[in-house]
Amino acid sequence: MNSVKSKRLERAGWVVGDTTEFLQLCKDEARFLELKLALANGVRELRERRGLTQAVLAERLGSSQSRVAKMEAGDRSVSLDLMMRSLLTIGATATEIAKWIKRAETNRAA
Amino acid sequence: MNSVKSKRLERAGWVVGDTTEFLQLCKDEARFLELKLALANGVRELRERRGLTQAVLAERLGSSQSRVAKMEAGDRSVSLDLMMRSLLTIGATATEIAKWIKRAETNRAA
DNA sequence: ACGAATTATGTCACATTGGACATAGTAGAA
DNA sequence: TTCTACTATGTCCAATGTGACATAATTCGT
Repeated sequence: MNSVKSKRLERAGWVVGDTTEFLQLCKDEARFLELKLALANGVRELRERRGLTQAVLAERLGSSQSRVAKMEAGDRSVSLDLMMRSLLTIGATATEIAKWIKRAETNRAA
Repeated sequence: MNSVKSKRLERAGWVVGDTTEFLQLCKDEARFLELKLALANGVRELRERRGLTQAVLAERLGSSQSRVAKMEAGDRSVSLDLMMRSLLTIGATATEIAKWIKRAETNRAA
């Protein structure tokens, strides 16, 4: 995220010379976003496979249809927490979740 | 979480008879907490294996030592997002993360 | 024992995420 | 087409998560 990166940069003695660390930050952030996207896809696919509408899943989650839509769209305003809760609510096994996470890694090779 | 459960209950026409659904909610929530705990342990183990202090990891995360401590303690105030970021920052592979998640499932059988 | 380094716990002001609601867009059937 | 069910997008503000800081508590070497 922008805020994270910039905060780190505007911190104490950040002169220069630390480009590698900066790049590392970007890389990690990119990996994180890919992971979120992968799980977002997981939610959508699993939900559809179960024949649930966004509204029904939202009900079961104690959430709202719009949140679910945003979640599946990979919207920034949705946390991993909610995604995980969704997957569990849908009935995903740990093994399935693990699969989606690994898929994030392979997509990386693009 | 309490708030989630109660919100669902105080919603529109919740008369009674829906105990199964209520139990399901508890079960999912329990699974979610176990997952968080498993990842918390993952962070600690990986961090120590890399010989990093909480303070150093916090620096790299753009966070603070206290947050890392709370994270590893499984504190409620720490999100999955931060845990995942931590794992990625430490250098965990998707496969490793997946392993921790599966471990959450096996611990369940206790 | 002492001191230094690391980790734990509590608090707070600020930022992000949450559900709810309105409403627009989209697909499919009659 | 029109109607219906579903999904997408945007905006509130209340709830939760955040880094920062202070300060205990712990560990470990000497």
